[in-house]
Amino acid sequence: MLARVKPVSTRQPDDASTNGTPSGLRRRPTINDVARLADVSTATVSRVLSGVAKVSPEKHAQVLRAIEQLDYNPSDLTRAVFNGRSNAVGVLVADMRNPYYVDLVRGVESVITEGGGLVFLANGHRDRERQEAILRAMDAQRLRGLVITANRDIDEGAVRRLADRGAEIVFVTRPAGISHPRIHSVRVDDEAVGALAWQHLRDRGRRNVAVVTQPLDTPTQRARLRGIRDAARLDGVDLADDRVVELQSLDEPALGLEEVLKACGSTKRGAVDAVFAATGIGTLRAYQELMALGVRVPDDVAFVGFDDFLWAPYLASPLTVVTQPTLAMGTQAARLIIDEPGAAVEHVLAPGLTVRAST
Amino acid sequence: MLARVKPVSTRQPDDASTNGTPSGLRRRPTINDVARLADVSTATVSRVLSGVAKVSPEKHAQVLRAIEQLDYNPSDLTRAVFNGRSNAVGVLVADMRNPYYVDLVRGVESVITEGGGLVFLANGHRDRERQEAILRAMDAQRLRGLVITANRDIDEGAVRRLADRGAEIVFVTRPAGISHPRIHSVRVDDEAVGALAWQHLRDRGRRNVAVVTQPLDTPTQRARLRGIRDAARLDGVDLADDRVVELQSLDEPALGLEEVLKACGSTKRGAVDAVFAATGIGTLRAYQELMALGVRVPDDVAFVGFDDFLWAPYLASPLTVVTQPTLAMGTQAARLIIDEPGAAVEHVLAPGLTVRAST
DNA sequence: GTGAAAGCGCTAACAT
DNA sequence: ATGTTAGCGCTTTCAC
Repeated sequence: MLARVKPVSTRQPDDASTNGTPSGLRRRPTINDVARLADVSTATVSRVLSGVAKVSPEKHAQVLRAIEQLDYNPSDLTRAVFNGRSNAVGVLVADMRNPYYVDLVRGVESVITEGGGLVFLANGHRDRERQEAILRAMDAQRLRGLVITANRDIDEGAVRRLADRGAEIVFVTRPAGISHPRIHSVRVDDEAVGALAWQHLRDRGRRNVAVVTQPLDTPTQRARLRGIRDAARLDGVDLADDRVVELQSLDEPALGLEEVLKACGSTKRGAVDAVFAATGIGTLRAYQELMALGVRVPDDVAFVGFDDFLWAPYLASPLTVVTQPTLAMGTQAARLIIDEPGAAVEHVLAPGLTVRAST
Repeated sequence: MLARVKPVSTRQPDDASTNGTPSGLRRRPTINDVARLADVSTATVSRVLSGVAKVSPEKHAQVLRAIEQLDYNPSDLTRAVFNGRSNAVGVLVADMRNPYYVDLVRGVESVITEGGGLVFLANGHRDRERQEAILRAMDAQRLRGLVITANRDIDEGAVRRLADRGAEIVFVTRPAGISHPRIHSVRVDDEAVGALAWQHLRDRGRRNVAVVTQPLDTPTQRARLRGIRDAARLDGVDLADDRVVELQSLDEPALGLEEVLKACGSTKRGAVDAVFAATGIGTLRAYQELMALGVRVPDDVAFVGFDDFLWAPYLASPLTVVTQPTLAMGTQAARLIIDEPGAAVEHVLAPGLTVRAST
């Protein structure tokens, strides 16, 4: 693994003694400047800053005055170098357009900035190479922790290495899958997600349910499918494979829902009378396709989506959705990072159901 | 301004010589380890890393081998300390729930991570104190640049200080408002936004337009209102103040649109026959209120919103919207930061119009 | 081409 | 209580 490095900012010649300050500007004050102005040692300034050891009231005041006067703001970089790690936390998502991520990031951000830290946000783009680069960059920042979500093909070796180096890792919406005292997981009970959808549709009198999922090569997707299948079976219904539409490319709109609807005979008895989209993206895709096909929702087909969003109540057919407590997942992930539990933790949260007119 | 500092991670006693590595783990390899293993000086390792000065092929190979063997990843923190600044860029938004921010951040992120940098994302929450804290924290990171959006009450003094310290600042969706060679602006032509809305509604035969804005104490909002007013006047229509609804609290749903509709007599001739919401949040609020009032869109009232979003085509009344090139605004902002133009730059982009069934 | 050494801004022993 | 000193990990003169 070559440490490819770009000369991000080759220091300008005239920069030599100006501590990186752009030419033509007075250089940024350092702890030395403060010490000099306050007529104390840098150690004393540092003590005032950290508030740990005690400093005489006079010197304390002097230092404060000097800080104010110079508008001194100590470098977190230097501190981080010293500590061996920063107080920044990374969040790696796969596709920021999914509103789900927004709340997740909001949750993480609120906890972390509250604690004086800062959040790095990066977009893996479902691209292995990109993810690697980001992980390296984040590792180079010596960050305290990293939240990873929806990067299905993430390099687990790289993640483990980060954890080995001391970062707390939290996978969100997937089981950790890696046994390591610093690799955790926060997710919704995916089987309950499926069960919830089934029970609601059943209560609405629908039994011929089609399911839209993302590729079934992830535990998350499989668990959701298993959940609805098991629940259906309890009611004597077999949710056969021909009722499952596995969304392949996440960008192509074509879904194949039409075939399923047709194959199952959308007009006869026993026809598909409900669709459950088990993922956020699937929800949009399936809804699009239903509209395009001119299917009446919920008259012809009832529809349950996944993940609530701001406009859901105002759709042509206001959406019933299984929800996950996204914000809470974010805050819990952040807490794990801050608390450093010392052993792997798995938080599994209960999903919810918001009923609207689409069912 | 007191440099309040929390003891984020008081170094553990046993940490003393373990460079911050959690106990029980082999310490993270440093440039010294690489040098030792490769049997060269740290200077040589550094040269290989930066690729600037030339190193003999043999030593070069040795170093590379050592790097690989140790899985060495150089600290960007240390580099940043040396350079006086990091290659991180901050983005400060006010409310991440607005989809607009998502694309903006996406744009910034793509450019910055492409260049090997990383993006800090923080949420100002329209809270002055919070903003201050974030600005301080970001300054403490010595970041290369900062994108600020929608923090109407941002402390301009604090921003200027950041710029003085060498950071490139880009205000998005507002004019810079601060004259400084490192403070820039990227925004849409706000008067054109208003004009576009007017022209479209006029072409649809609507002339009695009500406008929903956010508080008019910002240049952005005023410009949009001015834009639609000027355009209307050109058509001989006076858009009086009683046609303008100024959204106060952004969280309260109550809008006052009902009063306007009533006051203007929603059933008689001359009644309001169109609404233009000049902001993203206003779009949601106005749409909600129209639905709640049972107004038929577009039969009773045509509706034009601001900012497109994924679900806009699938609303009960698919939304016509004036759009801004949000992603491009993000990438342009990032470019400005990377390019360091050396003088204030203002990018003003043209808005677009996406016509759907709501008009 | 290469290494020794100084230093970036800060903190934490260790003295006093 | 306070200053002196030795680093944290890296880059860059400055000699050879």
